[in-house]
Amino acid sequence: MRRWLFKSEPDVWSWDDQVARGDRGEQWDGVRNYQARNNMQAMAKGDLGFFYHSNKERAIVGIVEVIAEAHPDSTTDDPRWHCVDIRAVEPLSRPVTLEMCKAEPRLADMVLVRNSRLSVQPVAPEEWRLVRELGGLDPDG
DNA sequence: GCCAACGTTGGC
DNA sequence: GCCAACGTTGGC
Repeated sequence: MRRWLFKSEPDVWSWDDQVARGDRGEQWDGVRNYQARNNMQAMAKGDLGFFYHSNKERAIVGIVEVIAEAHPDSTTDDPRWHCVDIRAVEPLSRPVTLEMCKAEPRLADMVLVRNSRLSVQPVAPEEWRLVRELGGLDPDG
């Protein structure tokens, strides 16, 4: 199983919006960037991800699960763009801010730290454990 | 609100 | 195919 990070502007689509969708989940549409799309195409059902609020908040706030693999993005007729469906699994006990990630030497190579503009990114297993721990969850849970 | 980083577009 | 111009993202 692989781990990912999904970035969203909370004004547009927030963790609360995601939670409100329940287990039906929601398609992660609107991605118009090849790298982000390629990451989604590499996802398998059951993969997990972090849900990150960009802009004002700048923090990882929850855990999501991929419930449908890449399929055409219904918000465009352009066949290049695909999206996956995700559902909210659980919130972090406390948000893990970008500032905390930058301050943690073991997260120095995290894509979130290195490339702030990529909206769908891979997360390494050690990074996953550490962020969970910083967020007050069982790192292996 | 500013601007750096990055991606895309289009002229040549 | 190169690169300048432009647009967008997102941290600060």
